[in-house]
Amino acid sequence: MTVRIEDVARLSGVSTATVSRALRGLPGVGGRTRELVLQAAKALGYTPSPTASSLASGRTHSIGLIQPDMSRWFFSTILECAEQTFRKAGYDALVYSLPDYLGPKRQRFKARDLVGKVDAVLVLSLFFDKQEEAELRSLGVPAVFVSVRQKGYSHVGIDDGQAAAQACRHLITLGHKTIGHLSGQTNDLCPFAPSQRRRDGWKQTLTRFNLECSDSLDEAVTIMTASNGYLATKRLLDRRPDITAIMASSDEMAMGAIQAIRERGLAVGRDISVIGIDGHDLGRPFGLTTVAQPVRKQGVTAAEVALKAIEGDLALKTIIFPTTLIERATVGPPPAGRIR
Amino acid sequence: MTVRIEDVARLSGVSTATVSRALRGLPGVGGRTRELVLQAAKALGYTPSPTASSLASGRTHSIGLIQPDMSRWFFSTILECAEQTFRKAGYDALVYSLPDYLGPKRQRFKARDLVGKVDAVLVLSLFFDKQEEAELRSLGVPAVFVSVRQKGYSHVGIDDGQAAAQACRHLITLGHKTIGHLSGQTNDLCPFAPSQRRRDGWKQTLTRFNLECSDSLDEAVTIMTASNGYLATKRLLDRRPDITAIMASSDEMAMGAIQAIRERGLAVGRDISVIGIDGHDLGRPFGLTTVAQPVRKQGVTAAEVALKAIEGDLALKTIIFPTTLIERATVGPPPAGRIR
DNA sequence: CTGAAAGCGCTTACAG
DNA sequence: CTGAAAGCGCTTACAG
Repeated sequence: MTVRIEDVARLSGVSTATVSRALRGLPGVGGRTRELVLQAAKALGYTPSPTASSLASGRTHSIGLIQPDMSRWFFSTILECAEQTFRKAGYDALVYSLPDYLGPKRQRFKARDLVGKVDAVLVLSLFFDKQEEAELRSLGVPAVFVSVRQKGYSHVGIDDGQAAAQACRHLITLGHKTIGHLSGQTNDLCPFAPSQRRRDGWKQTLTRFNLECSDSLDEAVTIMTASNGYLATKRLLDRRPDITAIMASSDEMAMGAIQAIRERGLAVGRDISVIGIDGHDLGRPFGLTTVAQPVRKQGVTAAEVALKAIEGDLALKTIIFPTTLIERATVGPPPAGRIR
Repeated sequence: MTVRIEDVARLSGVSTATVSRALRGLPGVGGRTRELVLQAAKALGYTPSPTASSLASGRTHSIGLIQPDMSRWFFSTILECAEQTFRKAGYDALVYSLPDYLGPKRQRFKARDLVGKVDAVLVLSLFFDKQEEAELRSLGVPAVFVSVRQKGYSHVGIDDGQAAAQACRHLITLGHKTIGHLSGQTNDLCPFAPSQRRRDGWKQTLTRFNLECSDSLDEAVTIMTASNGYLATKRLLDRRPDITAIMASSDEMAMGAIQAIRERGLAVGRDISVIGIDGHDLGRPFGLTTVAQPVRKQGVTAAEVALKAIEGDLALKTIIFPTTLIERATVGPPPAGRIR
């Protein structure tokens, strides 16, 4: 019932080998022969069985996209762009989530689920420990890491420390002296996470400007969601009512901070300034000042690096994109009465 | 180099047929034999080749997830939940986007890209025309539609008309009489889209209460993003400065509306109320009043329906989830001076 | 430029 | 309960 390569071969009067070569545009097929085959295939509505072709060739034409949780904006945006890039190149995108809903602990990556199913892998925002890295290696396909650096692999991302510094400098330039920080919690599975680097950026910048950066100004959460940012901000404001600005490690946390500040009857951008990092799509309606990273570009680029690796270009690449300060309404000078 | 079923057979001293049966837990294998096989497989670290097993069995153990654009919150949340549900059942999720960035026109669905790759398909928020439906049918696998109803297929969603009515009634109860609407544009590919039904809900409810629902109160956009909501609201306010409330067809549009209203120096929830539909994660920090739909449940349920269909339960199901009014800060009574 | 044939690594009637 | 063997539908040296 379904048409096979043999049917095409019969109709065009050649062997299946020739059909295979002709259809894939391989060299060494006569012009006239190719024509014939193409016509026959079209007439029969032939589509090669991807699974048979995978078994025979050892290539799956699909890519694994591994990430913590694709429902969050940053991940889904990267995935979207990567998927489109892969599809244009004839590859399918197989998504694989390792959720961390409950906090820093997440499920371990098991290569077993992906072995023999993908030609390459993209890993987003996940640091792999020794064991997971061994699993990854056992897949035997190239991998590129996005957001998190992993030794021995290509990497696409931003300079998280710089991004944080950029955010802090903006606040400092406006006159802020007591700057709180909402950070992502360090966790054992991911000691070099972006959140960690962003915290370092905050600390180093405040230190450089001789400003306070004690632990009491830093409030850490497990995952960097708006609701965690909200709760963290309430704690932070209870502890340090003297802060005039908050630098959130992500835009979503910044949005939660805004909610908490407003609930106290304070005006965001006047009583307390808030700056985020990421460049979230919804930052604009929020009026959120932020340091934006080029998310879509990272998705496309990471996919391109993976594609090149599949084609044999295994050279390790590190591609760091610049970030951009976007000034909107949530940051202003500190309120006159509260400058020390 | 990679271990095959034959290696396991040899080590355990049985045939490959027995290994295959034992490993898959099929009946008709001796207890002791099964033991032996399991041990051998474990000792060798055997993982069956998914592509070989697919070719032989005709089942791929993966599901196609077709949607417009997975970077948007609603889609990515559904995908996330569906993927997790599928993975637990031993299925991979193959995502397939048909972007509509530029407006209502999108790429047509081509079955060719998916044929032989999936055991079932989930379609989100996409209406398939005759031609696409034929393509889908040619895939020869069960499909379930989420958000959009498609004749002849199982469907998981909400009652969009009711959701809109619920939102309108809330505004009317508070005393609003001139209620604008931000709607998603009807497009030829998708005449029965949720946005269309939501608009109908708005119209019918206002009519029932003898309130104005002329076209000048309705502002349609191509895709329902925050920035389109922002622009639409500006046009709406220019044309109808007398409105006291806006019902947006999606939360993202509502967020854009809030931005536009604030830019005019008006207070959201006092001068102009705004209500959305969806229950977006970021509605809370926005203080957005909305009619929420259970997004995660829909994702899980749709996946379960697909899984059952794969197992032979082809009965058509229609599962409609209730929506819930969530009162927050963007809706209040109309300003006293402006009630007619 | 083209074909015959082996091989990819499983699963599944069919026999016993 | 178990095995021999065909078959799934391609691709790829190898010969010519």
